[in-house]
Amino acid sequence: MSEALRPMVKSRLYEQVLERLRAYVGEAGLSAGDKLPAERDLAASLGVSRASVKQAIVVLEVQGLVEARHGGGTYLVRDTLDVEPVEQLVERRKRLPEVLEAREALETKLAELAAERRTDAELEDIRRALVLMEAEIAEGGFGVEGDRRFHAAVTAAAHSSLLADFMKTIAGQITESRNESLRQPGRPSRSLAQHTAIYEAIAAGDARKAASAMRKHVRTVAKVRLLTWVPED
Amino acid sequence: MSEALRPMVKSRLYEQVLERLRAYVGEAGLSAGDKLPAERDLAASLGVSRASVKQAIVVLEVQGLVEARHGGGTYLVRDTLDVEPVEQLVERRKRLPEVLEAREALETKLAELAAERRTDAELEDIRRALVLMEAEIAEGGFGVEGDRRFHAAVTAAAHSSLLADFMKTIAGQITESRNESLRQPGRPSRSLAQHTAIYEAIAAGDARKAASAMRKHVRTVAKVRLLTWVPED
DNA sequence: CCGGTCAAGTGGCTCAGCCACTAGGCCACC
DNA sequence: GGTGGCCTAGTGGCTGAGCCACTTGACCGG
Repeated sequence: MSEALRPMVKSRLYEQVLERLRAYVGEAGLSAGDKLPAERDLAASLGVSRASVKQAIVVLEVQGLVEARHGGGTYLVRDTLDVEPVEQLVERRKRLPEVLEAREALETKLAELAAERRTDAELEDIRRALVLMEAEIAEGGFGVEGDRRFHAAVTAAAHSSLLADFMKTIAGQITESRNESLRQPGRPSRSLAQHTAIYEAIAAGDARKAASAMRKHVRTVAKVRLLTWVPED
Repeated sequence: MSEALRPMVKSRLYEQVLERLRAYVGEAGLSAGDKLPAERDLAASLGVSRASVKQAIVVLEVQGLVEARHGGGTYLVRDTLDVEPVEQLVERRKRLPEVLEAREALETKLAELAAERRTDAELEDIRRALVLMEAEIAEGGFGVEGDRRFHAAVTAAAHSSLLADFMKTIAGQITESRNESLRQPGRPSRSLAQHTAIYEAIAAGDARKAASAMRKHVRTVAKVRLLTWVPED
C-alpha cells in the first residue's frame, strides 16, 4: 500500500487556533469567569490575523464555552474549552431527576426566605432580571439570561450562604435544564408568568405564597424536562 | 413595570446572518449537496462585510451543516441549516440498537457481495479510503471521513442498489454512531485494523471472510455504543 | 459622597486585497 | 481518441489597517 501519495487532509486555521486556546486554558489553569487575553494579543502571540482568532472565538461562543462582552473582554464560562461529549450529556440526564428534587427543596426555601429578608435593592435586582427576561422573549429569544439572573437574585436575597453554596454545586446542571426547558414551544412566556408570580409574592413579603409559587415553577420545569407528558397548568 | 428603560439585549451580526441563511435555505428550497451563494455575493446581498458572513459559515461548518471547499464553493450537508434539538438526539439514541442490528444485517451482506463482485477500480476506492483513514489518525484525527468513505466504497462495490438504498435510510444514524464510537480512546487504531482485515478479504475475493470481518467490526461498534447507553425508562 | 469627564483597553465590524485551490474549457502532442 | 498541459474565472482562506462602540477605572470638582 503506497504511503507517499495518500489523500491530503487539510485543516482550517481557526481550528488550529481553537486547539491552541484549549491547550492554553488548560496550561494556564484558567477557570470559569477568568478572562482570556485580548483578541489583538492572541492574534499577535499566535502569529495569525485577528479575523482568524475571531472565528475561533465565535465557535466557542456558539458552543457556550465563552462569553464575549463588547468592550469588556472575553470570559470563560466553564473551567475548560472542551465540548461535552454526548456520552457525558446522556449520563448527566440520568442524574437530572435528583438534581431537580434538590433544586425544588433548595429554591422553595430560598424563595420563602427572600420574601422575609429581601432588601429593597435586592427586590429591585429581581425585578430587573424579570424585565430582562421579558425583553429577551420580546426579541424572540428564550429568556435564558433573565431566568438565570432571576434565580441568582432570589438566592442572594435569601441571605443564606449555606443554601447559596448548595445551589452553586448544582448550578451547572440547572443551567442545562434551563437552556433545554426554555426551548419548548410556548415555554418562555409561561415561564415568565411563573416568575412574575414569584416576584410579586416576594415583593409583598408573603413567604408562604413565594414558596408555593417557586415550587410550582420548579416542578413545571422538571415535568417538561423529563418528558413525562403531564400537561402543565 | 416600566417598559421603556428595560435592559438591552444585544445580538451579534453573525447571528443575524445565520438566521438569514437558515431562512434562505428554507425559502429557496435547497437540499443536501446544493451550493450556497458565494461569500462575496452573500456579503453584498446582506449588506454586511465578508468577515461577518464568514463567521456565520464557520459556525455552520463546526455544526456539520455545511461543507466549505477551498476554491470550490460552500455546500449544504443536510436539507436544512437547523441544529438538532437535544430532545430529538436522545430520542434517536433510543432507536440506536435497532439501527445497529439493521446495519449488521446489511453491511455483512454488502461485504460478502463486494468480495465477489468488486472491480479493480472499486477495490482501489476502498483502499484509498483506508489510506485516508490512516492519514487522519496519523495526524491526530479520528478517521471519521476515511471510515465513512470506506463503508460507502464497500457499498458501491457490492452492486446491489436495493441494499444500497436501505443503507441510505440509516446513513444519518450510522454517521452519529461513527462519530461517537471513534472518539473512544484507542478506538481509531483498532477500527483501522478491522477495516484493513475487511479490505484484505475483499481484495482476496474471499466472501465468507469478508462477511465475518465486517460482522465483527459492526458488532464492536455496537458494543462500544451500547455500553454507554442505559435506557432511562 | 456623588456625579461627570476622560482615556485606555477591548470587542464588533468593515474594506481592500493577495494567495491558493477548483473547475471547466481549450489545445497541442502523442 | 485521449491524455496531459495550460489558462482563466470563480471562490474560499487569510491578512492588515482602521474606525466605531462599549466597558472600566481613575480622576476631579462640587
